[in-house]
Amino acid sequence: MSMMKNSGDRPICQHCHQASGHTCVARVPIFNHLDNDQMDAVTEAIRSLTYQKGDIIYRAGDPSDSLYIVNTGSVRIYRISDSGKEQVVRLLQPGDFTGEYALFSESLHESYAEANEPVTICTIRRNNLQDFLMRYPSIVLKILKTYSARLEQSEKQTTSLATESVGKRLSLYLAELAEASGSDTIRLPMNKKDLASFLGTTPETISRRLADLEAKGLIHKLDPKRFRLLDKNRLENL
Amino acid sequence: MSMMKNSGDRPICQHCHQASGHTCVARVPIFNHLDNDQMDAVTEAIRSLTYQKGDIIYRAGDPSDSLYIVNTGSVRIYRISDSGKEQVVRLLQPGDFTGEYALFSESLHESYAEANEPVTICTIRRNNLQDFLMRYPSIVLKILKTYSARLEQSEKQTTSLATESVGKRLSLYLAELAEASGSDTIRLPMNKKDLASFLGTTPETISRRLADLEAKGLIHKLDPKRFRLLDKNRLENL
DNA sequence: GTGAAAACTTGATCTGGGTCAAAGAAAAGA
DNA sequence: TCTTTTCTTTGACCCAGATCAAGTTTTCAC
Repeated sequence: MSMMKNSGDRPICQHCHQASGHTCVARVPIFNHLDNDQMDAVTEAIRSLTYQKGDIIYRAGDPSDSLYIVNTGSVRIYRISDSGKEQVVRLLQPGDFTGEYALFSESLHESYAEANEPVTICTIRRNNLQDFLMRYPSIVLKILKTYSARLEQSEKQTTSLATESVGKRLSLYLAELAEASGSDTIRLPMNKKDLASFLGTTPETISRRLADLEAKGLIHKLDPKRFRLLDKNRLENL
Repeated sequence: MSMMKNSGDRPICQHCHQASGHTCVARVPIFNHLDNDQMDAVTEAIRSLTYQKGDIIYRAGDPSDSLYIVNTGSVRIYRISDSGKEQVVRLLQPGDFTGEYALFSESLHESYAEANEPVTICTIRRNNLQDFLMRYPSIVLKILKTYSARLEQSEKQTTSLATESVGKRLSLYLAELAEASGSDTIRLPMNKKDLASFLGTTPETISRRLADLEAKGLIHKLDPKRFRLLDKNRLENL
């Protein structure tokens, strides 16, 4: 399998398999440190899928036997609480993966994964993944690292919900977006409804708090989704 | 090293090392499936420590190079939010472990660990642990399992904070305690202040909601810490 | 394009639960 | 034991933010 197969002549992934599979493998932190032969081996085991905006990739209660790696686009992971309300727990960007819980525990998905826009996803089955874990132990440490970072992130989110005001949570979120994109002009990666759900509030309150921040001269709204951060320092230490 | 070393003649761990180390190893899910020789090897690498109530085991910003396994007693893990408020993120019971984040990422602790009562803890150093991971690959799968369960738990907690009322969170917590103890008479493992922090509320509100539940005939207060659940079904589906 | 539906904003109102205060109960020293 | 300190409970009050409603803008299908 050549690495250069799809250069120029066709868009990535119409009914792609190995070609975009390899870009996927090269992109994710848990595999991208492997050498070429090893990556090829992993690529063999990968199946590539595409989804349209709104498609459900898996839902709570589904049995799971695959790891899902986002290649292009973004995927919204959400849960339904005991009282039936939906909450967005994270947004997967290219290179992020999910499905691990069920992968190691042989249990069922507890959350929903939905295409937030058109996405291409690489999947790898449990058996194959476990083979690779045995063959290339360095992958294990990568996965453990990613896991602990995710856990860290999740606990931080919990603490933020438990102790900070909506304004503070929003400000920190905006600052993080800027951090991640390396620019002071940011684009909200979700609509206000989903962002509200992620931050544990309502779309109305998001609108109001953004208006407050703009009134204070901390941000400038370019359009409903794009903002320029005018004073990141003051924003973070609100 | 005999497994029966300290039967009867002395309390576990005065200045114990291997003896209580072994009980520790035998107790935690990540090691307890090893055979005797392997457990002995792990036990060799373990150092046992005791702390008094209120002692800090580690604090945010400390470098970390050990895994901490609770042998007896309980340990409160908490974080300080950006705005300086403290939040209890979990309570470690015998068999639980912590310290993993820094273990795999070579970074610093982001949370605080404090003895909630007198505790004995077994520690194992990064290098030793990584040796065992290579020698006994079954440990890796156990750790991954534990991790994903913890992540699951943490995301559930996040969703609960984001979408449920205090009353509901409290009810679910009580039901979980009963579940875990296998009895309808439960004992709160923390004082109200810490429980409030864990559930993202205040001690006053905890008192009030418990009073509400009692008024509705769902629980009966035995003393400030102990309750009998009278109608678990109605409690969970409040 | 044009129309319909979805998303967003702003206003008015209401309430869960936080805050402050003070009394009562347990726990810990001494 | 008694005393001091720490927890817990209850009351009064208040506010951040939810909810409801109505208008506005954006998006998307045709």
